[in-house]
Amino acid sequence: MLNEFGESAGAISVIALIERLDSRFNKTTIYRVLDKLEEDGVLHSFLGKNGLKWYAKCTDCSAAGHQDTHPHFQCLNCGKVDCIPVSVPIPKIPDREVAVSQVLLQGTCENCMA
Amino acid sequence: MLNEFGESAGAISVIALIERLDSRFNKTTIYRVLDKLEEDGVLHSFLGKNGLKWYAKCTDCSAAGHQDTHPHFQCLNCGKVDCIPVSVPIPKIPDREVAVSQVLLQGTCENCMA
DNA sequence: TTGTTATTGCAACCGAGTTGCGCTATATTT
DNA sequence: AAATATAGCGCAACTCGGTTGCAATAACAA
Repeated sequence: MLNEFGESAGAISVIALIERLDSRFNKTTIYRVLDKLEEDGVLHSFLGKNGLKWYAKCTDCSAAGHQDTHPHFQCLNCGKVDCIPVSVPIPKIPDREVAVSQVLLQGTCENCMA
Repeated sequence: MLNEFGESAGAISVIALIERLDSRFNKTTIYRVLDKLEEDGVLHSFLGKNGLKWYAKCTDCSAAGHQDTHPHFQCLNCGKVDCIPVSVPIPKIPDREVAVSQVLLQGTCENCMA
């Protein structure tokens, strides 16, 4: 199943994954394997447009914890989602302790700009 | 319906709104009114934990467009969501044109830290 | 072989959000 | 005032991403 993710920084929505593997694996199995791969620090998940779940490969994570705090970019034209390897500085918020920060950027990707 | 939002920077999930108004309005009506209020620049919407939809009052928006690019903070303990009036600088992303940026912070709120 | 545990598939379910349609108010016309 | 159009609302049924329970099978150990 990991083959499907290739080597790029591209992400795959669970839906696309289910479509692609439907002949080989059951929907339930796919959800369960993805859960486990995330627990083990192999993949990280996040929510894209419309709250749909996406997965992408981790670079420096382990079962001990996830480090992937990079933003994700979703093209509003073609729908593609990529991990963006930059860091977004989150300002200190008074009276609150921030544990997780999710940044979803939406716009036009390279292919769709031409 | 707008009364439910009070004067604070607090947000309300559609679900909570439906529960609260169930005796007075139908679910479908609530979704439709919220849509319209967002179009008119009165409320802005965003996705919280688990991809659920939340609404909060706008401060400087109009039907011409939304300006609310502030982050939203959701407490992982009590579930409360607030608009945070700070600006999160989004770095330029090469080869991509960012139109919308959504920042969701999760952690512990003031009340739940004590 | 037998007993035990982990994977998988299937079907049914859940719940947030949407859609179609009919009813009833509120205008708008004549 | 009566007739017509238009907008708002409720209801029920639906869609669809995701979950759950359980049975069947595969893999493993005694």
